[in-house]
Amino acid sequence: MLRFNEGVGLVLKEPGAEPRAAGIKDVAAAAGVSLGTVSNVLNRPDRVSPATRAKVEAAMAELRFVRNESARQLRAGRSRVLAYVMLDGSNPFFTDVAAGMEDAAEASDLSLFLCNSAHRPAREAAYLGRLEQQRVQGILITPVDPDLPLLGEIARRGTPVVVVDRTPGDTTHCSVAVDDVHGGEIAVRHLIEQGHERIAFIGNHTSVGQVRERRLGALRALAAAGLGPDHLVDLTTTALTVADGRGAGERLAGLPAPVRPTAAFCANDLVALGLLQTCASLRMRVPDDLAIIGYDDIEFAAAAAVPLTSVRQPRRSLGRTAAELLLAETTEPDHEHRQVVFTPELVVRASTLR
Amino acid sequence: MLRFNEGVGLVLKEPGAEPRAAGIKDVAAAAGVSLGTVSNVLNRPDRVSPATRAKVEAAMAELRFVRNESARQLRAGRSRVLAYVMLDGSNPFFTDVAAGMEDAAEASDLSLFLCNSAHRPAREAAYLGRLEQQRVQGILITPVDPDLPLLGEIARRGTPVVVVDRTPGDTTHCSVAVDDVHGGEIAVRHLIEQGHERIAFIGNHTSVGQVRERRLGALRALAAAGLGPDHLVDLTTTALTVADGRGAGERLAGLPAPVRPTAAFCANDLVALGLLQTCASLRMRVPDDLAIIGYDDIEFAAAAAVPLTSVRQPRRSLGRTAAELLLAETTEPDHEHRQVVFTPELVVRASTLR
DNA sequence: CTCCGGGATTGAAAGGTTTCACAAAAGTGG
DNA sequence: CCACTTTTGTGAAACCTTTCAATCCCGGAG
Repeated sequence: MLRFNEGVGLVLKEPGAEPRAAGIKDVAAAAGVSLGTVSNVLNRPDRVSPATRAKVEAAMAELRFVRNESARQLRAGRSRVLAYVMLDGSNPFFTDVAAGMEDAAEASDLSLFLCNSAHRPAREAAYLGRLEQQRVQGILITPVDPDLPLLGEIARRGTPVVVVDRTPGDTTHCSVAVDDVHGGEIAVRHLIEQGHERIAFIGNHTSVGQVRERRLGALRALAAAGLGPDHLVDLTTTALTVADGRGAGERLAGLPAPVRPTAAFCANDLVALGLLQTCASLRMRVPDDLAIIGYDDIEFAAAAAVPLTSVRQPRRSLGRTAAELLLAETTEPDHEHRQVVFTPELVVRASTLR
Repeated sequence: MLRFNEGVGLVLKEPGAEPRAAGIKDVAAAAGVSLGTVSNVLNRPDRVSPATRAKVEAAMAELRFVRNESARQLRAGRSRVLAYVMLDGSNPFFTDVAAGMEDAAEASDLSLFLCNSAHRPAREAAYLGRLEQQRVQGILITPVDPDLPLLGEIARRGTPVVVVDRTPGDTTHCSVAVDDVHGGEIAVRHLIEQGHERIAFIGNHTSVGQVRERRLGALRALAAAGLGPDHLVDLTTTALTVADGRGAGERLAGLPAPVRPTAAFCANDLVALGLLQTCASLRMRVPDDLAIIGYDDIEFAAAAAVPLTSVRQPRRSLGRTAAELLLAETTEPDHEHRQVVFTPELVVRASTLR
């Protein structure tokens, strides 16, 4: 036994070019047991006597054995990894969502791989293709276009898909989202409570559904206070970047005093930060001359020169729940697709408190 | 032939529960060709006549064939994916680095999977283990501890490793990093040129190597201007967060006027933003009462109330180069490990210009 | 002493793809 | 119409692991 063991060890150590990585077979030979036994050590250690197990483990260490996941997966039919295809890897919102997913994945002893589509449909499609070929256990995605038919196809072919932070048109998948109407409502209600009656809405509500909903919530809050839709002053932007916020700020500052809003509800914290920047350079005081409220509560909202009031989405829970839905789908025998909607909350800071 | 073809098609379409995903074998049967031919269509389309190729492609579409990457990889020995184990997924610096890697990966038709160790050694080790088992083509990593011996082992076992934004002690891997001494030097030289002679250094240089180097560069710049090390006022922090910056700002404001620095060099943009926040709340004018310079030039540096002068690291190039080194290692027959060092550049904005 | 039960171990088959040596068909030139 | 080259297609082996029915061995019951 021992002789055999050492012999193989020597063979692998021979000076002539490293032959190839050791497999389960080499381990079996080195330990003087059968192939199946090694596999048992790996997968059902309790079925193996302590003595042999020790022998096998020693051989594995000696040969620097690394399990081959491809072969494993080929046999098992599915892998131990989840993937999140995120819309924008450089947006802290999505990385926080991903962190929540990681928590859930770790709890189930799975890996989470992150892919960044960077708003590009082609890259998104490429990643989806690869993930399906990898036979990942499931795909989490915040799609560029929420009605992507490809998602339905993938789900139909057997890879569960969960849509994150978007509400898909059809009900082929589970999804998690946040109630944007409610978010808009609490934001503007807060401004009204602070005594504001002319409120700017800054964002691209004509093109993005979620922004439209936030604006809808704003209108509802106004209505609830007996204020008509004319109390909402639209400053429409093309996107939701800091630069858009700066631009909107200049337009706002240019309005004549009687028309100029005393508060601004921004569709996004980035826009709010841009607005804040304009205020600083134009010597407008926040919140005295203009109260500002953002949306998302990104980390830098609290770090702004004037800490920003914002609407916080439960990002981490969003991610965790999405991953849990995905796991449920692979586990439950008769799975019903669920659409989970989270409720955002208001975080009040200096930018709206006078 | 045709009969056979149709027969198999029917079997797969039977109403009884979806049996299993179609494989290359099913496609072959459906198209009435051999297994090897289907494989040729997939891998060497030019070796196959247009007519048969069309037949096979039709069959693939019909059966919704999805290539099984595990099997492929098992045979091929290695996969078509790179992975980046990043230190902190919520730090924009690393996501930008990752974007650079994606560019390189895409150019070589590979996928990049992102893993987030979130500063946790255990999670880092778990990911590394999984990646090695997956036989990824190579691993890019910004390790929690740059001297991680595990990395050497992995490289020795055959998976190339490139260390990103850290200089590893040994030379078992390629690495890419940025010249922090130079970064500190240009930052402080700029402040001196603006007429400052008492400069605060804010950061945790006692514990983090990179910060130590930035401070060293600062001292060199002072020396070059004939100013002794006493012109650098250390305000040591525990970490490099916004809160640390706020705290340092309060300490700085508390200094008596003759000792108080007129400029601050922050080890980090986050710290600089925190400092800026304190200045805003204490009504200290930037840059008139205090000039501020940060480090990293994160997106929010330009978006701050007073746009922040900062030292920009070529993040995207850093990532791209790292990925290219990795690919070179898998390609070149006799690979020499290279240590690439990038040079940072100064981005001047309002926070230092009076 | 035999037989039985049960834990430990074995060996072969299966999983889907790629590769490669080989066979068949088609095309070329004499 | 033959010999020969080129193009196209074939089928078996290999990649590494897991699973499972079958075998082995041992102690205890009869």
